Amino acid sequence: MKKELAKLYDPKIVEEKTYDFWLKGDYFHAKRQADKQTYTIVIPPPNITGQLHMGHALDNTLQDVLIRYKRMAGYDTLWVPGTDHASIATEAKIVEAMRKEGLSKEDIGRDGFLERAWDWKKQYGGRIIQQLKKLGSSCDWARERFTLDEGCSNAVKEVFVRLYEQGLIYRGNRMVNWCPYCNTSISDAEVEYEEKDSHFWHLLYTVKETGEKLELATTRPETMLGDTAVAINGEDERYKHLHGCHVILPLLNKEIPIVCDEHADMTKGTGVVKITPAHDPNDFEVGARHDLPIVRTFTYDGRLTGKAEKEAAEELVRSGRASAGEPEVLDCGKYAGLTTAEARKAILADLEAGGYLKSVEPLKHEVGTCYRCHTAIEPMVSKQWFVKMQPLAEPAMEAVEKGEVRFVPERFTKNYMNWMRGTRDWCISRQLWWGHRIPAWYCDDCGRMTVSKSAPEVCPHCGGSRLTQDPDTLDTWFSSALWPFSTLGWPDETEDLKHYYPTQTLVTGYDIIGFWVSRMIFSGLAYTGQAPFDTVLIHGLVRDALGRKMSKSLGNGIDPLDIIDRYGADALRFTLATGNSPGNDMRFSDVKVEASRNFANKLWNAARFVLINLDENEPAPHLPEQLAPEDKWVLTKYNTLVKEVTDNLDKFELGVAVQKLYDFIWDILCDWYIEICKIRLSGADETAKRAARAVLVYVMSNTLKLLHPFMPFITEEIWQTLPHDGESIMVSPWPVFDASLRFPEDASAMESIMTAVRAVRNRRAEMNVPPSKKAHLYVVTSNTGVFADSEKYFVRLASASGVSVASSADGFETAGAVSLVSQSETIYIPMSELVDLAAEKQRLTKELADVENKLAQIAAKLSNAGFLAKAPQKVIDDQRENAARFGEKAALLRAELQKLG
RNA sequence: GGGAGUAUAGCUCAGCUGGGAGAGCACUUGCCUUACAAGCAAGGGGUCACAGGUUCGAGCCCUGUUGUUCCCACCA
Repeated sequence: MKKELAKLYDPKIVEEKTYDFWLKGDYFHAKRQADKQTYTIVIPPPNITGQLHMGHALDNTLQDVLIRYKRMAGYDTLWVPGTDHASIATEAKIVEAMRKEGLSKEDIGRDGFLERAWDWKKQYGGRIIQQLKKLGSSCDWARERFTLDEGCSNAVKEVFVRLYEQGLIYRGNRMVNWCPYCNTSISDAEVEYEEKDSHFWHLLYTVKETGEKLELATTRPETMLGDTAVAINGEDERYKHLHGCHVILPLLNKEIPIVCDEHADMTKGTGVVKITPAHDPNDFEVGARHDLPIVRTFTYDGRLTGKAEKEAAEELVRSGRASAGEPEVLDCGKYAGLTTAEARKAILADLEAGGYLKSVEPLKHEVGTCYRCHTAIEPMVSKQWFVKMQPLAEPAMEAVEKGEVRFVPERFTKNYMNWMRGTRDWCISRQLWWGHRIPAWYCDDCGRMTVSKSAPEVCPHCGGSRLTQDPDTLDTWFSSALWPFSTLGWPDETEDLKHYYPTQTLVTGYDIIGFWVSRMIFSGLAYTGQAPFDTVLIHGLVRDALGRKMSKSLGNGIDPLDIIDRYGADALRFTLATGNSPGNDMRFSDVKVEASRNFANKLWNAARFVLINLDENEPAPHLPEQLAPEDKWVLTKYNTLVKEVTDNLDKFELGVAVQKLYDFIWDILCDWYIEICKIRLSGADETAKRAARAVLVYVMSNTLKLLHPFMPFITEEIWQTLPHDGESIMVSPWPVFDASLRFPEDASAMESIMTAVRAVRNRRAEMNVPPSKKAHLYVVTSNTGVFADSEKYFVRLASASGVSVASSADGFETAGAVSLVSQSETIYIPMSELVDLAAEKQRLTKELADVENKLAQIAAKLSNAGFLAKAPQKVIDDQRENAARFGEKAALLRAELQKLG
């Protein structure tokens, strides 16, 4: 039975069954082959809360292209898939869902909450995995992991305990970024700055000793209740007389000192700055330098503190559970319970009433917001866990400097270095329930702390049995940082870890270099002694057709699944890979996907053409002994393609590689080679037919292989219908450059004919000659050898009825014929009825002018002594060759002009 | 405030280590030439942001300017 393909390619009937076929074949599963080099990628684990968006689609397309390429190229490839528990995002979703039921976290308690969270994970966590499959991702699903699964949790505990024992994790009262909406601390990296309209409020504090009014400006007047000093610069002449003095804090009538500190910048404002150590990062440091009290005036959910909070804090101190540095808490009295925004209003009103507000000045400034909910961050002193960064960052920077880890494109190295250099200690504790609970226990008897992988039976310090685990969980990125090795079994010395670690390529967007990439690098170095990967391939953002970021609030997101549904996964992948140069953003539009879909269809129809001409039971591709000139031409081109695609994939220039494939398939294979093959295929010479078929199948099936990483579904479908060896294209060997398939002379002769064909078509089109009107061609050339056997080409491709070739026009009746000069040949088309002498003359004159223009440019170069002395020989030779070619063409054109008189 | 990207055809973008300006879409003209009208053939369209510089030679390298995008930073 001859296989038939439909006229239009329909991805829907191909993709699902093909993916199942691959799964059944177990081709994605890595089998630890001892004799092969490994190539491993770990997926950037998508959040379980997430739906597949264009960013994922791009990221995973690139990874799948690389993995499929390397798999075919003979590597033992492993692509580790998995998902991230995404503590804040997931917890927020579940809290939100509970709110609709009228429930709060406290109502159902920690265990009840976690039960819900796991249920939620079971229900929705697999959604994005299914979506990745639709995209064609060839992940090793048997090795799918989850950041909160047993193995990853074990790795997290191991790291935490190790770091703690090395003194690299500590707990302390520090300034953290507090999100009053999410009700948790977040790390510096999780703060996003947004420009907001605000004001400078100029306040007047009275100096106790002198009675003068000291002017200072603030953007956050609501923090003033927590002021414990006012700072001036010690060098500031204006305030020398105030050294050692005090001011009276308005509203509270509290005496606070004036301190000298470098933080006060003489050049800014009045040079006086109020100090609120509990609620401003700079002030915290000033406070530490001057041993100022820390007075907290905000609750953790963003309100002003009152009696209850004050008493709770005092109780902690009394019970001995609060350690040194614990902030005092103020009972804000009439302001207690107000939100910070309400408090700002109320406090300003009272300041104004008391004559303490001098002026208000409008101001635009950057306000820190939570990257999840975009609520303004309240800096707050709080007891949190931190990772000491400097000892970890040093080797991580060194590894990149030494080239052990390479960024593609290279410029992101700077980005990374910047991040690493500037990073402060990493706040890793979160006041959330969904996540890795911190493995620290506090003894209710002696108050001391024990850090250990498992819960201690009794307190190792006092033997007490009443132990309470730290309620906090760890930053999601703490577990993500271990992903390249925790997924392979670390800390156990598993076979997978030994075989596949370190991994090779990490593919991700530039937006998470700080969050994730840098943390994986220092983690890998610190815990496994090796960088977790050697190359980081960075891609940009996928934007909408207008160049805007896709976002929920704008409603301009494009759903990749919708695109797959309408155009097919291959078209989507092709679009994302095309024109994507590393590190650059790209715009996405339906128009581009349409072009990709059309390309898929073009390929499909080329395959149909091959199949229609194929004999049943044709053997697997095998090149014939006798190659026609066009065969040699296409094989030469194909061979170049192999090299270009392979080289560009190796350089991570996937966009270039895919462009080369597009050009080859559409222009070389379809527009020229298939058309030329029709000559033999429609003829009677069985040997010639067989040869054409063999070359067609050879080039087609090998080109399919080169394209397979980009368009896995359609290439598999076609490859299966063609004669082939092996079970699946995805495990077939990658084509290699073959020096025996290079025929430069034949290829260039073929190109001469093609150029002439194009010239004839051009002339006919200019004169509006319909293709149905055939004409005999007279080719006059010094190079008769090239054209000796060219009649069939002109007949098939240039609407010729026949061709005569000679070295001079003497024998031809060229008078009254249309003439054209291609390269080194003049072609006459006898169509006297169409010849307009004046127009012919004008055309030839213009063409001659163009050629002479070029000739003059080349001549200028060749007469330039500097050029001849310094340019490479190859360039000079090329120019000389051009000069000869254009010279010949100019001569032929002049001859034609002369004939016309 | 610091750093980076980017500026090429009407639109979206390629152009990798300097050596005859490219693609897709759009546009014009002619074609149902039996693989494909989601197609074929032919064509028009660019002072490569601007100004200097290096070089025999610059879209590409250097400096500056302008526009634009992004990242980082504690501007009270």
